[in-house]
Amino acid sequence: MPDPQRTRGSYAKGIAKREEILERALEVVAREGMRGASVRELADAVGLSQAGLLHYFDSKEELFTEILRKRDEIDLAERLGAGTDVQEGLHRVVRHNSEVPGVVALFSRLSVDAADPQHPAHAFFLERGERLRASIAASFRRRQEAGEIPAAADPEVLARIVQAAADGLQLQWMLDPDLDMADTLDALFVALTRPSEDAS
Amino acid sequence: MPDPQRTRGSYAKGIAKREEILERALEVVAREGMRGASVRELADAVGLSQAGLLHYFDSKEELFTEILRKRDEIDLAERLGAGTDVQEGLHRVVRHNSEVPGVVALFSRLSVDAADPQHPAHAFFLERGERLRASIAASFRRRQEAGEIPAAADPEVLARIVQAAADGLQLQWMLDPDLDMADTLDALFVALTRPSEDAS
DNA sequence: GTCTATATGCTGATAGAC
DNA sequence: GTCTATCAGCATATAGAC
Repeated sequence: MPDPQRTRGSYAKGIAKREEILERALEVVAREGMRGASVRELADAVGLSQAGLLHYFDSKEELFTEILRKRDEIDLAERLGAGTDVQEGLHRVVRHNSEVPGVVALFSRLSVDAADPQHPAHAFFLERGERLRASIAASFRRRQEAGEIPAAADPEVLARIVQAAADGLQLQWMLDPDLDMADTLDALFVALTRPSEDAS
Repeated sequence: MPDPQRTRGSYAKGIAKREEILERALEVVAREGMRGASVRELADAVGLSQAGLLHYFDSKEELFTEILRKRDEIDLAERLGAGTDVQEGLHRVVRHNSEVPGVVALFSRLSVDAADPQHPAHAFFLERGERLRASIAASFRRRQEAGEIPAAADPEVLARIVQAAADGLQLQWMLDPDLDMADTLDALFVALTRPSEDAS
């Protein structure tokens, strides 16, 4: 198991290969979904034997966790610039998600499994959730100061609700792909916004 | 496989037994969670052999689907009276859910699996969602007419959001049981409510 | 109607050759 | 670093005795 910290020596190539595997696996999952979510089928898809693939990851669960981590990395780079507004960024990510049902399925599936504190993805989901909510809450705090959101609302709680809605909409969407997740999430933001005061 | 419609003849006892199995299984799942979610362990828990249990259900998936149906039946009878306000009823159900983590885990797990149209729970989740949203939407419509909710909001969309938030909060709660799902859901209802006009 | 016993197929994981 | 070969475990499902 290569140590991600190491960058010298023979590990460098291993790390590069690992990243390559993850990118490839992410594409496969996005396209093919979770039908062949076994290590064996994923190994075939990325051009390795099952044992060859598991050489890079401790277990199946760790492999899938790392795939999701890679997904976040790409989302951050491609859909969430440093200067992007939170609502806009969220909209873009969710819009993109509706083009990769397999990734949504993997995320949802692992969300459930990771409830077990022993699961390799447990810490990942905890930290990811905190980061996401902190970002959303900060945005709400700014909008609150600008008077766009009622002062009585707790930005942390609103952030929780937005995250929950986003995750829950994925469950609904997997059941019924006609649902537009991005639009519905926008509607939530609108509903949380104080009606403008201009009487016309 | 007993036909649930039949009530005469030798089937009557079979149906009663089936209901008894479901109630017992629900209790087991609520208490022990999904650790022993195999048919074998569930069979042991309800005092049958694996084959004996599968005599009443076509498959494991159908069994779990029926457990959730039984759960809804009990929720409806015990926590959602005919005259109960939707928000209040939802609060009660969610509050109760936080005492049965295993049921929440089963529900979430099956929500994901049921995305597959072939899954026995697919229709169940579709119909359940529609029913739930219709009920929530009707409540919002009434509150809208009473002026408590902005007229511009679409009750159907708001209902979707509430359902999504409820489901998503379960995922967050399984990860971090300190979260109060019922209170957070209440906060959503409050946030969707138009600030009262009384200037003080 | 319920049991025991078993068939069959998959899974993730490992050992060891190269 | 990657492979082939193999393992033990567990799943669902069925056959047939009682």
